[in-house]
Amino acid sequence: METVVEVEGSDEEKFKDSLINNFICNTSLPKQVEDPVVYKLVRVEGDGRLVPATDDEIIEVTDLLKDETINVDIVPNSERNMCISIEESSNEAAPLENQGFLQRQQDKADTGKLNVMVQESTFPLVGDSDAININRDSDPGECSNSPSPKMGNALSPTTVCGNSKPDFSKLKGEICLDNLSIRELHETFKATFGRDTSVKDKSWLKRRIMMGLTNSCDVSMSNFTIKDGKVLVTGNEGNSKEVYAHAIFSDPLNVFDETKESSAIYSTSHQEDSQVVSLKRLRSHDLVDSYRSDSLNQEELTAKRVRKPTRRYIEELSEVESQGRGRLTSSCQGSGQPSPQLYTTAKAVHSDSRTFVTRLDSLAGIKVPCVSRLRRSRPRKDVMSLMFHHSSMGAVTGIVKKALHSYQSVGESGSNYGRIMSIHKQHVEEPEKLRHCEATDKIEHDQYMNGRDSGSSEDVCNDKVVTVPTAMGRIRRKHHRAWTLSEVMKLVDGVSRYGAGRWSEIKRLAFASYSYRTSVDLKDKWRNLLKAANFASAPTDVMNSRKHATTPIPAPILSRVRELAEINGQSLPSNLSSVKVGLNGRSANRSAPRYL
DNA sequence: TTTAGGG
DNA sequence: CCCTAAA
Repeated sequence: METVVEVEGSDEEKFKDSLINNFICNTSLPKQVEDPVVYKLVRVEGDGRLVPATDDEIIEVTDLLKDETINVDIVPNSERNMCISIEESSNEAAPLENQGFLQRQQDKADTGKLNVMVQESTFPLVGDSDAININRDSDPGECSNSPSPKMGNALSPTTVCGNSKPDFSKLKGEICLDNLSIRELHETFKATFGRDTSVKDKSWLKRRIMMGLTNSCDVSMSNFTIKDGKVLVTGNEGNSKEVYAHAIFSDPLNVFDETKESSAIYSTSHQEDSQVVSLKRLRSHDLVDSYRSDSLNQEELTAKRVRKPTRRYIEELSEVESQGRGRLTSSCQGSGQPSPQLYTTAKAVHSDSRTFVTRLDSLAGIKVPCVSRLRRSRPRKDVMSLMFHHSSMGAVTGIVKKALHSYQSVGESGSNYGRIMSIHKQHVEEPEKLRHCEATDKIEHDQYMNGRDSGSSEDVCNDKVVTVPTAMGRIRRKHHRAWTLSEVMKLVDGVSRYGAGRWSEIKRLAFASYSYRTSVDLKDKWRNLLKAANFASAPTDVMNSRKHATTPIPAPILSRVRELAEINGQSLPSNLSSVKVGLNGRSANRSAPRYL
């Protein structure tokens, strides 16, 4: 599992160093970095190298940060570290923000076994404020504020991992849980998570405890104290850059478990901390959800993995498996002339009782079994990122590139056939061409990267990818990404500025940072907004019962939409399909003469 | 390529 | 969201 990620959370020194380096190395870094929290977005190449994240990956992070909206609680001693993400209402701000994130850093890493991915990025404090969008110190996930410098020192992932790597082993003042007896560990555990555990495994306990301490990124950690003088962590200098440390192990399965568990821990620690401000919907409500459900099943979760692996994870795994046996090759097909398919084994892959869609494509008379792992690339022109996942990652990179090239040369026009099938995805260094793919990939990587995110994001989040069978036996991947409030606001704002209909403009100017929203998306969304607005205005409020499947859009926004609609001479989208426009009682000022 | 609409 | 016809 090369695509594992870990956020390095070692000692402060190192952190600072990397921070400094970042600043030095980075040329594009604008001035607006006040008191940034620096992360490096890096991903692990097949051969173990660390490569800088792509713009989109970074942007993704930005979005994560920005996405979640209202939440202005400020924890007293964390102002310095607060991470403000601003959903600028001024479109101009977007580019700036991004630039801030453009910094990257090529890192060396001991990737001998531990596949580590260091993720750091800068969260500049953009001077702009949109009350509703200021998101400081909220999203514990992306935007963690734990003024706990000592945490870094004392509790690093290293300690957590039994198989620590040389690189991280030289931590000073690391707490040694090794000397504790099982009972003591249990106590510590309890102190840490506020509950008992039945687990006897010492290393597990240690690990867990360490993770519990290290992983959480909220303020609670700063004052964290384990009684009995076992572990005492009180970091409140309030001058630290927060570090989100997340231990991951090389074993794929473990990785999964760990991320899972850490997410559980994460929730736990939050529970304990009253300071943790309203855990608003985190990116895609997943966190909150997981927060709840996890807390309910904490025991289970922590004891062992309870939740089913995420779909994506499974898929990843399945691909690995299938490749393992199938010995794959790049299966690319040009529109007109299908290139030879080399995918040999046609086994349906199962994983955790989940069956993967496999299909037999009949191309040029050749039965081509494919695990349907199509990544829907938004703009069709996008070249699919070709992924290989091979135990021996030596030649991988090269192969990938070749494959990619061949693919490109074969042509990407084949709208239907021209899709790369079932290759384990991996980032190929083709940022420009793969921008969107990257963005998407990033999301998937989050599964591995963010423990907190991993478990829930799949089930609960707004980034669903559903495969839908198509006539030709083809499968198209539907990518769903719920619109966040801020996005909607942006859209509305954009419309007000540039006018409805100028989607590409809006897209370019107001949604520059959202690579996944196309102008068409904007258009569609606007259409929906219109519907919603018109719908919400007239009716007899009987719709309240309707469980807002979709993100409830604040009335003010809707009214704004209505205004804009009028201005733009838009009205009800002519046919409100099912919705019987039982209006007539429509407010007088409604311009559009509605009949019916 | 971008828009507008239908599905 | 996706797909397409039009522009």
